[in-house]
Amino acid sequence: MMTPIKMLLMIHVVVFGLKENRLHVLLEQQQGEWLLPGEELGVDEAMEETADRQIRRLTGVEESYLEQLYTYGDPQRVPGQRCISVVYFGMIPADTLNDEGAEPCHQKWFPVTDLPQLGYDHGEIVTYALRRLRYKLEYSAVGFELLPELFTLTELQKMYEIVLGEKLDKRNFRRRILEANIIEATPYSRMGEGRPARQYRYRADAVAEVKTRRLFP
Amino acid sequence: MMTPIKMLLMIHVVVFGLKENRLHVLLEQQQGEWLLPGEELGVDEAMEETADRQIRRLTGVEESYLEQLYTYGDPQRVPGQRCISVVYFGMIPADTLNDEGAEPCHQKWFPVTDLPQLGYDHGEIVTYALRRLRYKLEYSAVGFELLPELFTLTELQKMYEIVLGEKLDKRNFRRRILEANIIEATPYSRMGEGRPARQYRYRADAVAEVKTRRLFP
DNA sequence: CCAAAAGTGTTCTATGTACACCCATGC
DNA sequence: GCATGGGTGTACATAGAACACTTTTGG
Repeated sequence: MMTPIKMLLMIHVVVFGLKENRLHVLLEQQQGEWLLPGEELGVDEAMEETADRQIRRLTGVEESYLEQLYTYGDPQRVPGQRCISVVYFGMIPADTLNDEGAEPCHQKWFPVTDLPQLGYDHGEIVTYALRRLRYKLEYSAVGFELLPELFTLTELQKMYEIVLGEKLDKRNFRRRILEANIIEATPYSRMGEGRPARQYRYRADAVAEVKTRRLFP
Repeated sequence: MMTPIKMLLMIHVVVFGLKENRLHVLLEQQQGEWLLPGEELGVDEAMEETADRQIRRLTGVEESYLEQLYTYGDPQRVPGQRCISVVYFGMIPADTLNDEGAEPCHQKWFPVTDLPQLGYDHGEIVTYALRRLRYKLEYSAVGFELLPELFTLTELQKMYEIVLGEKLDKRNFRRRILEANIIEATPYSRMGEGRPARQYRYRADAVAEVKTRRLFP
């Protein structure tokens, strides 16, 4: 006789953040295994709420960027159980990212280039999330979610270089981002080692999607 | 006392096809309402299998293009029940599309420009699927899934015009698609009203994704 | 020989890319 | 006054857009 298989509906999150000039992902340790943060969907809760609550619990960040990534439901992905995971993809600003969350437990930020072995299919999920992040960065303005409210053009450029993994030309970068008209200068300017840098902020009213190039028109 | 709410996990499909020079979607009538085809996920079945089975059941098409679209799970979307829908997005070739499916019931192809009132949130789902189809058409080669194996360049161009809803320049279209090297000429040529047209087929080994244009580099 | 659809190149414009020097501040 | 990062413009190459006539068949 077969034991009835419980069908489990989980919400997981892949949260990205910048730290020490590298892109990091937040993981949680459970029974000795590193996993994406997640929990069962609340019966009366929207899926985004569950995801958002995870991020608040682990990072203390109240408002974070969040979008649905993919739903994983292969019958073999979790042994002995039918588990469907609706996975969300999040980003938090660099200045809100620190190793102790609101509820410090077995959580840790890992550089995406240096991940531990992940349980179940979570490694594959992170790989896909990373691909999506790079993709989106090229045709939308999600990147700003990784920066604090105010940033210099050099910081912005560095963020792009970190996530895309390639060097960009300073003059072309500045010209194009200013022409795109999605950021605005603020009167503040930040002192550092050399000449002070002007600070900018993202214009919330900016419509920042660009048409993709046609493969063939 | 509350009655326990059953959580229902459904697989739905949005299937697109070409007919009479218009883009159509397949719908099914249930209890007087037009809905996307769907059924409950089988306990031991991959989600794609369930989706694929729907398409076979309604169209008789054995191999169809299929990809995951989005997962809808708002607590209010289906009154009196918590229903999570993992929605797939499919396309079938024009020559396999006819109004009677393998199991002729209350199903019908509707032009996307002329849809009936849909139940639940299914109207919104179709709108999103359509947006995704147009988007994908511009940076990948999914469009070929809507055509029969052999097609003329004029048919190919017409398909693009139908889905994108805009006229394209014949010479530029031909040059670019031939340069992209994703289709190959066949010796066959089809007689019609005027001069015979060369037929082409999609090169299955073609890697047909293009980098998206950067919003800012 | 006429109707109907197939096929074919060139010019102009816009966009992307490569590249090197002066500027403002702190120490 | 020097070290450090901030800020700026131009010339060339590539890709996209606009555009009209000739060709092959059937009737």
